[in-house]
Amino acid sequence: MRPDAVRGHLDGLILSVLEDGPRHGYAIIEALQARSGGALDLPTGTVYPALRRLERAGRLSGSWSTVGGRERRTYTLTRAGRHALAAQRADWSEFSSVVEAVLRPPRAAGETS
Amino acid sequence: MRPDAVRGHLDGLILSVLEDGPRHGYAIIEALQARSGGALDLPTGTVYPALRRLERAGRLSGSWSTVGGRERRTYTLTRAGRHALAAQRADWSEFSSVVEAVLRPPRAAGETS
DNA sequence: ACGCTATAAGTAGGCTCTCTACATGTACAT
DNA sequence: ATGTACATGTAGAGAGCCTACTTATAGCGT
Repeated sequence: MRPDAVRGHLDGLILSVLEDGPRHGYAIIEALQARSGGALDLPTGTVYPALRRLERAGRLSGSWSTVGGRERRTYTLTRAGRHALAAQRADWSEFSSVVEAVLRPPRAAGETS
Repeated sequence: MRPDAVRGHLDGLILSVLEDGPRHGYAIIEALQARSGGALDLPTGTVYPALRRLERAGRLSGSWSTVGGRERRTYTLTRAGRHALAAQRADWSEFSSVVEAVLRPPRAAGETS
């Protein structure tokens, strides 16, 4: 998959992963890989800034903890985040059907559906 | 639909419209509206630069003509454009299934498929 | 002891693309 | 004369993703 394709949809993907329960950044990246069958391998330089952005926007709340000697920032969906996720799903639904409709190859003359 | 959502997919949409045959910019915008049921209403400031970009990239070839006293630049899919369109369709297919897989709400415990 | 890998978080700078807003001009209807 | 549809374009701004790099701990192999 070409790297930039996720643009504009990343927020929804992250929020969706966090719907399962709180996770820290590194675990979110792994969850995205797992759910996508390995197709989504996002660099930390993409995900971490996105998490901070989502936190600033009030869709996530984050808190530090130390596990096994390592610092973690664990993110939890806020109520606003849940609403944003629902909106993202609706957006995706409309967007994908629009792209599908435009991208679908035109039927050749005489071709039946 | 939120305005920016098309990002990264516009090229495919334009190429797809031109698969029907050559069109000029204004007609491309109208065709995108028509195929999307009105959902895609792209500003000229988005489409015209994209057409020039696609032409520079060799996916389209453009030529001027005058119709009814108005200047038109008519774009035609090149062979490379056709290949790019096929690639965009494949990309979309993978991308949408990945987003679908990640975005799909998790099943509640005990819920059957 | 040393190096490598996995885990964990982050920043800086660049780049591409879309959007808003504006500019230009013809044809035609009111 | 004014407005709307047709037709093309540019300038500048902004968002967001990417590459590359930095920092740090834990644990394994040699």
